[in-house]
Amino acid sequence: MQDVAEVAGVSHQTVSRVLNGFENIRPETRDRVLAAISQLGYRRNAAARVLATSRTHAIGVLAPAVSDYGPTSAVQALERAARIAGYHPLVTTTPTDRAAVFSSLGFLLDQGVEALVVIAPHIRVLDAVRELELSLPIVTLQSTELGSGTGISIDQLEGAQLAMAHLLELGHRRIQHVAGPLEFFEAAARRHGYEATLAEAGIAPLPLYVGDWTSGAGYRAAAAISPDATAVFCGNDQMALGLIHGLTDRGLRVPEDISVVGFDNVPEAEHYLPPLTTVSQDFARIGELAVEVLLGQIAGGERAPVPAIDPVLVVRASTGPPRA
Amino acid sequence: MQDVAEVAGVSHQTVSRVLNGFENIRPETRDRVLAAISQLGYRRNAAARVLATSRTHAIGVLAPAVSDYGPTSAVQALERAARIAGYHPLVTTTPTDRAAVFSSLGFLLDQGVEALVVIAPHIRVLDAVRELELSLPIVTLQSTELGSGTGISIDQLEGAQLAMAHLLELGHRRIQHVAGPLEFFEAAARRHGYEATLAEAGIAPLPLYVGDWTSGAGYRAAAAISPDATAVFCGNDQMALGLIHGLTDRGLRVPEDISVVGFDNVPEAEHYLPPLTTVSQDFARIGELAVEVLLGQIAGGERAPVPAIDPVLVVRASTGPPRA
DNA sequence: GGCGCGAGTGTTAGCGCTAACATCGCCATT
DNA sequence: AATGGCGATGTTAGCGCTAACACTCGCGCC
Repeated sequence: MQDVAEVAGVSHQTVSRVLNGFENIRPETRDRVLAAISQLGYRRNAAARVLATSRTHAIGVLAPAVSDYGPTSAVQALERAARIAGYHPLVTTTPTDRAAVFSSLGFLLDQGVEALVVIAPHIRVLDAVRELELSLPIVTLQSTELGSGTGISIDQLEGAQLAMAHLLELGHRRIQHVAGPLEFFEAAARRHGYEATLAEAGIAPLPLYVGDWTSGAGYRAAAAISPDATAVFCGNDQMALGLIHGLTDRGLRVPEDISVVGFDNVPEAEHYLPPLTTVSQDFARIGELAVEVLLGQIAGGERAPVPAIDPVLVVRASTGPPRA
Repeated sequence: MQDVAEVAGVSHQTVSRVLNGFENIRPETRDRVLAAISQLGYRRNAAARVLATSRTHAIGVLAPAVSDYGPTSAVQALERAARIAGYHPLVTTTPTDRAAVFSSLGFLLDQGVEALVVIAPHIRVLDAVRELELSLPIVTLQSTELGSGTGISIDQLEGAQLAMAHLLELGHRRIQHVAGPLEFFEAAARRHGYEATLAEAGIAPLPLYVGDWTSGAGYRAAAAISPDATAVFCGNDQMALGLIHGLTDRGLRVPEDISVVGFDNVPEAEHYLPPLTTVSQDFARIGELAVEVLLGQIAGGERAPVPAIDPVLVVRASTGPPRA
């Protein structure tokens, strides 16, 4: 910066002012500085700025170590929103174990992030974060907790109820559920929605199958589907896909013999065979909301609880009336 | 740090030494320092370290703004590998236009990244990067260029040839290709492989359909499949999925009436209906290789060209002998 | 017993930037 | 013509750390 100042014949402080868009700089001076900068190919040192201002403008993001559509989309939307607001995300992906979460969080804290987004679909991750009692603005994503106003997420209960209501409306009464691992908030909430909706309709649930979110688990679940079930509500689209495959291998037709509903509405769901009826979640929106909330908190605003976002049911061809 | 030093009754430099794992520190002193650190909940300021050492230990990653399985997996593997080596990735996602690439790159450079990973499947991204003539260690991913030794990628030509050889071996002669956008290196290379293999077998190619990688494009492509084609080689799995859907809607059975091959081997491909024959790419490997190469360069080593990684054909149920 | 040596620690000087204050003209005002 | 004010710029100090060098012991050696 000193070099630039000399070339432009000004003080380094003036260079700093130009770079920071201060007013009260003679246009002519500004031009000379700008010219010197581009002539020298100067880039200002971010570390020194951070040190001098004690502002990093960094938002830490703790993301699960998966390449699933949901978290990935949310992180990308978040990045875009943060950048527009003059912040940049520092993303670390982490397994769910406590030590890994601590280490990732430690890294982010060392880097001086001003706020934290924790994508914590898994209970262990949330517990680990809670244990740390961090004192910076923090928002948790996808960790729906029944009755807790904290965090930002899509209303999983509502989504499950949407799916179940659709099946009930079609006339299904014997509906089975293929859940994700129940340590995942979303899996637990969807299961709860499944049971609550059935209970309300006065119907007993069929045995639960707990998978691991993968299509392979869905495939294996097919063997566990009870012979008199006429519909299956799956915890996500991947498992629904695998389930349909497994059911097909068993000689069952979807939806003629058995209906299947998924959850997430991944981009491919539209072209599964049959095209999948599923619950659509606006992942990008939660990423944007996270940034909004955090910036509000950084600016010192009060933290108002964010209402859960409503999912939308997308009816396609994998559901139909039950066989007679 | 000064506070810690006082509590421990040493100089701040000794604290620094403990933190940096220096030898020649009396165990007793070290313990006192460590105790003071945890008592005060002290975290060292990364920006100050960077400023003092002029080492950021950051690796910039320029990734495409998509949530596809390939780039996502590569980035995750890269992150893991970098972190193990004591580096951390700074990921920016960017659209393919020149201005956006410049701005993302500018950000990374400002942050003082010591090396750059550019995931540049798109020709415009690579061009923009080249234009900048950066002088730091840099590696490009997924930008296969015929005959160029630079960059790390999976051998797309080989993959396409694998797929085509499989179809030819089954007895197919009228094979069509559904390509991705041809500004993508991978799309171009796969197309080239398609044509080269046919040429070698003395067979004329059928009209090309160029899609946009999405399953929707695959679905639309179905309408453009020539009536006498007995097999289709798709540029990726998503398009293959859509294509199968479209063909099914046209009353064609896969593979009885027409065989379909995909590319990528996404985790769900195994459970598509029918399970998809496809070319498997080890995305994680290229992420790891990128880190390996860059660390070598940072350490001052010579840059040896990295041979392309061989993909593997996975034969499933979407391909079979042509109808008589 | 003085000397050299090295282990263990302290002191000092920046890294490159910004904040705060200081300065210098020049204009409008009285 | 002296004065206040403000726009435009310069000067100084310090953000929190590490590198380089300085120092102080205690030990083994001749």
